[in-house]
Amino acid sequence: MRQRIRSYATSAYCETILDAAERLFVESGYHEARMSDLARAAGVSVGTLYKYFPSKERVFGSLVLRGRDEFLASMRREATEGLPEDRVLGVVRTALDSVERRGGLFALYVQVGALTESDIRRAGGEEAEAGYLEYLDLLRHALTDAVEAGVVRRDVPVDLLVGAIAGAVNIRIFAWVKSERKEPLAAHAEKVVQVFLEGARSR
Amino acid sequence: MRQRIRSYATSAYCETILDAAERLFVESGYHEARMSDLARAAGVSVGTLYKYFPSKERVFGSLVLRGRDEFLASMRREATEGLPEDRVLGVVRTALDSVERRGGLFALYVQVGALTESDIRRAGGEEAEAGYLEYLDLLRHALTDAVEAGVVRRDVPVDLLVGAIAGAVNIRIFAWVKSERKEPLAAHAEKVVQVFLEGARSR
Amino acid sequence: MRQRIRSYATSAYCETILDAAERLFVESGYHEARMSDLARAAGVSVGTLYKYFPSKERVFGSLVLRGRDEFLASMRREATEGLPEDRVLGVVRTALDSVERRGGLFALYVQVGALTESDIRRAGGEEAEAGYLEYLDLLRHALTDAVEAGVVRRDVPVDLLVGAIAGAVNIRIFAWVKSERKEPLAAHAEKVVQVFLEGARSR
Amino acid sequence: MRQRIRSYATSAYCETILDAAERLFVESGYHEARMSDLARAAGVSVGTLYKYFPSKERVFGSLVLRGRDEFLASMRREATEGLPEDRVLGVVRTALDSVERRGGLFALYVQVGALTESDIRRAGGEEAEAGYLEYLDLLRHALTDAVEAGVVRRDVPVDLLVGAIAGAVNIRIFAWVKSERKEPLAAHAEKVVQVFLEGARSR
DNA sequence: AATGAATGAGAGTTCATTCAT
DNA sequence: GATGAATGAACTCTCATTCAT
Repeated sequence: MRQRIRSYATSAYCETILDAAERLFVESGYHEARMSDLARAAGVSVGTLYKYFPSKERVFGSLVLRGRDEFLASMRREATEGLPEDRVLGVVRTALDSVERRGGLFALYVQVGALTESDIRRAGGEEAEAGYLEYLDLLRHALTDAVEAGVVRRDVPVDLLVGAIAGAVNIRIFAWVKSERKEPLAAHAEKVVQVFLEGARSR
Repeated sequence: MRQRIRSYATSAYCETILDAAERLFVESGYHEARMSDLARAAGVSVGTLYKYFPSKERVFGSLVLRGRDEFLASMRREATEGLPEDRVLGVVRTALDSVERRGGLFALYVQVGALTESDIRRAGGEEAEAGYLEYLDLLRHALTDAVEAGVVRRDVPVDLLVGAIAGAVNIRIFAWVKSERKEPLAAHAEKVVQVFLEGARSR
Repeated sequence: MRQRIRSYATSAYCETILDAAERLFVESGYHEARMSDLARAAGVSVGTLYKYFPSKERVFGSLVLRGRDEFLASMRREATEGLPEDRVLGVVRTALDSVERRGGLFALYVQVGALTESDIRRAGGEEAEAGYLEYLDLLRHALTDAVEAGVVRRDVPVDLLVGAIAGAVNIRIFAWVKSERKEPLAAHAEKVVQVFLEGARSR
Repeated sequence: MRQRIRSYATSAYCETILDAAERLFVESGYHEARMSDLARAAGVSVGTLYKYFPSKERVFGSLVLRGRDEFLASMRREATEGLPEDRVLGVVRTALDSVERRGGLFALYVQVGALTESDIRRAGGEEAEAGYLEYLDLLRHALTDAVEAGVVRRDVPVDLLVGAIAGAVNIRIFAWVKSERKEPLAAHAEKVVQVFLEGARSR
């Protein structure tokens, strides 16, 4: 019972800190954000920060990990259930939906993906990259299934298709992040997939 | 300010420093790279660095600016010449080609685009963003022309199409950066545009 | 203050804490040892530590005081009882014996004696120094008595003699501490005093 | 020539810093002294400190090393030249003389010898200890030679004699350090050695 | 009375920037 | 004009101390 309260409190602190870190890192960036800022933002002391996370890097790493796990969990369901044709839409919708709900985490996510800064990569990069790659993999599976079901063209390498749809999704997210996350995001899923499937050419 | 940029450009020192900075920032990232590292990489003293650039931020900003200008110059030609249908392909091919030739600058570019770190944004973010927006604008123009010429569908907002093609291009570049810039990049232009125009659906 | 020391002494907690502190400080040194380490070593909580001692410094001070009092109590007897000639040997033997029994306290003792660190001096230095000076004083008395009894030479200032014997004792203790307190120590008393009295010159 | 100026300046800075560190560490102790204090005491900036020494520990280590080398160099001469009987006096006189001239370094020296604090030991402890052991070794050699020359008694283990004389010397130094290094020190050499050789017993 | 999580001042260290040479 | 040693503000992280439970 004691332990449960303890572990509950521990995880509550962790979540509070990570929530604040997510806001702060997205807002100011990893380097700009100081540990004292994070402490203030989380409503705790610097010492408490270090009670729950051994370093600034590890705060970042945990943040990325937490997001990745949530993100992938919902994605996996969509990528493996339902009709092949619907799966692509499912993954896209879920991706946009997750991003919209998790606020700016995806910005960090992409940040890490794009970055070369070795200290951040050490902290969360590999995790994030692994997550990103798994996401692409889920898309690839969904598309492969669709190819095999005969609803997606065979004459183009699947990876090119993966790139096309993932890229379109990315750009939506970028635009949404740029708009300060005010517009709806997940609502774009259908149209994005439609254009992807039908192409831009007039008919 | 313009004049200062010009006078920078005329200086061989400036170019040398920016060349070194491009390599270094791409390799180690903005924060990881120290001014003394940059001095050594450029073969000059720290003092000389500060003779030509007032701060680290401004080195970065100038770098982005230089890249942007080169990038947009070649893009503008493609977006306004030739048959409407070919222009999209022209822009995409030029984008991929520029990126391939400028090596990792695009990595920095995207870094800044994706980043929210206020100090870097101050340094080069606005310029880079402006450049990115102009690039999207060029794409939008090319697509609008194609719509008007009747070769691209009317029933979808142009911005969605812009997103689709820009996203597909981005993803190619990401993949190329991840592969450590060893694979050919510009060669993908045709297929990317083809999938964009024809769609993924089998027929 | 005296009263407080008394009340400290009556508390079993105090003794437990001081015992742990003695081990810990000797092992790791004053600065290296953390209050949380001390709490764990003593089997109490940090809060309890602060219930009995107002600060880390005062733990150290009390430690030194406790050792000093025990040390001097046995010494005083030897310095004032028995034949004058034997008293020097008595003091030396008691000193070595106390040190051997109290384990590493003397290491701390000397640490404080030798140290100039103002915070530690504040904590225990003056007490320890007073104790050390009283010890030298007891030696001086014993030697003065021996001079008056005609068994020790008159032609050398007593302080020089005090230094000679105290120094020889110190070195033995140092050597013993260096050997990790494994060799017998008190057993050296006779020989030390013999060389002191007879001198090194061959005859 | 450039290089010589450079190396001269470098060593001048080093010396200045070490001089200040010696004063400061002796005065306030290793832990109490802050790097910013040291910078101020040396008349340089904190950054400069770190240009010449990679860490606080290494400042301390270098300090100990510098003192040890000076100390031993003069000692070695005395221990190997002249008549056997005079060598002991030579070593003692040189030891006291070095200490008197080097100010409080010996206090640090002994501090390290007596201390158990692992971080300081790491920094300078082994060097200091090695130096101290070599000093004792020089004494042992001088005494062994004297024994063989027949001027010092055979019936007592040499180590006991080494301890007796080294202890007497130590105590003199302690007393001198306690007196804030105001009294003459080297002047005691003859009497210390005389008592050591002749013993305390009246005759 | 006892606990130990929370606190926050203060430590060592780094590095963008300056300026005497 | 070019240099790079010197600067010191600002960072991350530690740990003696406090106080709600």
